Amino acid sequence: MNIGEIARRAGVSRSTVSYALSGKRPVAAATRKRIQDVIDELGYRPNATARALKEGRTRMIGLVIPPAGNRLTHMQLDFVGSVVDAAARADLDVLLSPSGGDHDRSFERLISESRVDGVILMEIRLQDARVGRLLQARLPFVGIGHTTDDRAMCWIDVDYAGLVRHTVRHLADLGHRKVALISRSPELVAAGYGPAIRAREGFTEAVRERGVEGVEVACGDDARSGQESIEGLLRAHPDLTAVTTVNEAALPGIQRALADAGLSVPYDFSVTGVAGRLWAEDFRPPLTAADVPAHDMGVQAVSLLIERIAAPHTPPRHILLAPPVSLRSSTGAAPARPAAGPAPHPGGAGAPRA
Amino acid sequence: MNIGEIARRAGVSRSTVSYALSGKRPVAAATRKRIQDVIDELGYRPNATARALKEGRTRMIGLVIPPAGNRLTHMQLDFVGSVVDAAARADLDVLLSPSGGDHDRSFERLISESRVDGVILMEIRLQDARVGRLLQARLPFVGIGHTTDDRAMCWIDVDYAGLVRHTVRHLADLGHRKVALISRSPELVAAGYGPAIRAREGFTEAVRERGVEGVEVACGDDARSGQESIEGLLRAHPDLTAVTTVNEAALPGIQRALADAGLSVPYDFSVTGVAGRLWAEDFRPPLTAADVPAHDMGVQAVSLLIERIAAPHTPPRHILLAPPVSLRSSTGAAPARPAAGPAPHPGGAGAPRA
DNA sequence: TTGTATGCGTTATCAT
DNA sequence: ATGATAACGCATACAA
Repeated sequence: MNIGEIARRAGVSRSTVSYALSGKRPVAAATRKRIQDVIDELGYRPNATARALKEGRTRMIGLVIPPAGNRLTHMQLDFVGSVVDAAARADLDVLLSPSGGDHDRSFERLISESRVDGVILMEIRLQDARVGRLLQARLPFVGIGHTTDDRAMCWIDVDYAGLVRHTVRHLADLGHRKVALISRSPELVAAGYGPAIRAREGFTEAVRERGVEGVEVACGDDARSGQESIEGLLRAHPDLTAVTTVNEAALPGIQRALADAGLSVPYDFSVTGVAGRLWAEDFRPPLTAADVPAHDMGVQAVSLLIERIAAPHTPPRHILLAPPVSLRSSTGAAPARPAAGPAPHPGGAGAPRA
Repeated sequence: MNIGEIARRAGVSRSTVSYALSGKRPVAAATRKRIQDVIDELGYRPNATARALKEGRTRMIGLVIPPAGNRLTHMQLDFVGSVVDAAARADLDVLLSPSGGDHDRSFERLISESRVDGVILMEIRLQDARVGRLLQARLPFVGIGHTTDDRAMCWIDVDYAGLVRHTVRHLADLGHRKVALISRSPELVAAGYGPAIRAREGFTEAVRERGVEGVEVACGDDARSGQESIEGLLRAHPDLTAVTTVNEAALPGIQRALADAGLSVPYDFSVTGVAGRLWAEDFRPPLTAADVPAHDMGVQAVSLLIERIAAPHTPPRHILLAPPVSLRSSTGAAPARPAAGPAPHPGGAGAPRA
């Protein structure tokens, strides 16, 4: 079924059908009705490929996600969902491309075959070859995260350094003298993954600024790794009384390990960090944390990209989001004695909390 | 950059460039090299849109996912990831369409504008209008899940009825006399969502077959709902000693509620069900469960779809997966006395498990 | 108000 | 072994 067939059945020319559909030129009411009737009867919709070829744009955007090997975190998942929804609202379709390494067939297809009008690039590393490729291909794009050399590109990011700094200050103000940062996976840290590196920056700064002792550990994006991180930390640092984390997927493990060690939050031990709101609220007790606005980021990334597609040569815009740290119940005054042997307290460790 | 420009610079005709690229007709070695040099220099790649128009296929498949409002479960996420990976391996791109309702712009665009060569439809309900639309549009598709009237379509599904039946028998064999099914959200159940309905079927059958008492509750796809479900069940049924569930996202809440109630798994209470492997292994103690093979399903769905695109008129194939129930540590003999007041046992409730 | 003709970038048929 | 050309389905400049 194509526009020619509609025209034939309605007894008009193809251009009249086209104009009746687009409204870009007046069509007599009677003619329009005749055309519409045929269209309704046959369920005709213009072929997207032909239209794309003619118009020079596909009405699709590419979303470059980490490959399935590394499973996405909930935050990333929310982000993908909100991008797809925001794009749908703008009548744009989303083409998914799993890409992590630099030599990637799917990524190359995406950007060099004119399949999409623009790209949203997730999981940017501090040095990222894909940014160069995108720039070179002159394809509009928005990065989630920013490279060290970020002037030439549009990006939107969470201010991990600032937020971690904020949480460490909060802990220091509560009297904690030794705090740990539970970061992302060793692989991501080694690869120069922005949030991990910038979290470290903020941590290091705040720790020095407040004169507290700081220790950083890498931690896989799963509960088990979180558990092992805490176990290792407690072994190596019996005087540790607080952690801050940018690894939301580790939170259930962190919780379990603390419970197993007989440490009650926040009486014996404080936990804070940067995480999606649902993770934070799901923590026991609810986590004092900066809530990563994954949904907002998706929506904003799409509108930034649409803007960029419309005006590719305007100077790139950057959005650094610093959501407030929501004070919930997982942080408290440092225990009188360090955590090694928990001090007695109301509703303490071991007793069922029913 | 287009094929004409390459042809001009290489001093040949456009068709020669095309044939040099496709290899569908012999090209003199010297000519081929000349062409290749120009292509390498300019980084030319054929325009996907033009090729799609000419060839009558887009080399894209559509993946219809639930809208972002309902956040995806990990199992669904794994599925999406494996579909994208499997498709990439076959040089297919994946177009995402969030669609739940029946009147859906994105879904209609996908199927009636020839944007994709085929569709994978997630989250099928027992009666699903989208199946009819797809059939009517003569677009090859594979359903994840099957409708009641499933003869006309290709599908792949997990045998929820059989698996739940299996787990209930297992519990009955261990001496449990009253078991509960924790199902999916009330909305999904009401909408006639296949896994929820079929889980009920298997549950009802097995309960009758073994002469045990069965109670079913709907439960949202999140930890909090899981927790509330267990709390409600324990209140209403003090003699309950076991649950089976098809709601993996509820597992952390189930675990927490049982711990809060001072019930130790599997000594006081048994838990089993159908869940992704990671969720099962993350349970404490590891969950005796049928592991949903989300990754396999994605891979198989893609190859089924590719097959169907190649031969649209062969009789539709159906794949019903029944993964084995992995015996881990969350099920045990029914307690001598019902769970109301937990009996003493080794490593029982309340004591830190360090 | 409507029709005719052209071109988007490719692949494939026909001709040489 | 290679070149000229038609066609895929659409949108639009130009003509009437």
